[in-house]
Amino acid sequence: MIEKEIKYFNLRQIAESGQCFRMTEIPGTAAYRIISGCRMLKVAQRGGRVLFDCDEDAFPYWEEYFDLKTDYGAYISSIDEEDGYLRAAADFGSGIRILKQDVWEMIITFVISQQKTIPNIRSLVEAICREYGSRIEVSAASFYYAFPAPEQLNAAGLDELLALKLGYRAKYIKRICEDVCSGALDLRILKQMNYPAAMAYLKGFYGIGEKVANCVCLFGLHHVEAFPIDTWIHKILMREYACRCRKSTLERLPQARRCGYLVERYFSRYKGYAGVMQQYLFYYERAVRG
DNA sequence: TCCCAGGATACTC
DNA sequence: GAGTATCCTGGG
Repeated sequence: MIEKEIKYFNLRQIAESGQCFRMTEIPGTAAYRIISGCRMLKVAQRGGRVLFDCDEDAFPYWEEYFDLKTDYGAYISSIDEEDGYLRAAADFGSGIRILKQDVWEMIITFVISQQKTIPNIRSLVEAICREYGSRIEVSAASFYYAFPAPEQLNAAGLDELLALKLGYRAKYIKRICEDVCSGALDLRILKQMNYPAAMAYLKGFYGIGEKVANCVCLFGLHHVEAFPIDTWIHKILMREYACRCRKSTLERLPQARRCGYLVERYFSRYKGYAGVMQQYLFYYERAVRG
């Protein structure tokens, strides 16, 4: 058991921030269970004190995972004084962290996420783990399923993936598994790329578009400058930010370009870490209006 | 029955 | 480059 005093850290907020789908509250306790790749952690929090149920050897992985060496207070205090909305969002979700998750797991998870709600994504990811991941015994009475390695998931036929109710995403997943196993999609090279290179690389594969690539960059590669625009962020930008600039400026742009313009205009000041702000906005919006 | 949910592709022009 | 039909499934 390792105990740490951590500022700007809140397990519940992290669990509900929509970046991880295998972090669940353990019923009847204030603790959470997190499965990342083939690892599992139980973690609890009382105020600023966080208890990690692991030994010294395992801790560095989770310290990385939760990005504990980064000062999120500095991010928050850098917020534009005039941006009251973002400030409120950051105060509300000040315990959020940008997790450093497994890249392969993020690719598959966010391909699955297309046109799906969070509970739906959770159950589909669990189903994939149960069917194709290794069963890991924790004790005589306790076990969990690791996220399947590329070779394990590649063993699934298209028909089997369809049977899991993956719908049109099944063919994307099948192709991506094949590409990773053949080396056409090289995860080691991907991890060494900077943000623009990683985006271009990821988008070259079947089933990965702008949004999914950004999510993989932000939550898997820890390119904190990535700013995924989903329907929630789209709503926020149009409601809270579009009105801050002249109408004619925005209307001059094609529909598909407007969000990008607003992000550039109001978030480029957070150079290199706009994705943190994206998470505050996302969490705030879903908690308040979702 | 219709609509939409944290999108991407394969067309059109 | 910009707009649009289509894709699977589940839930309101």
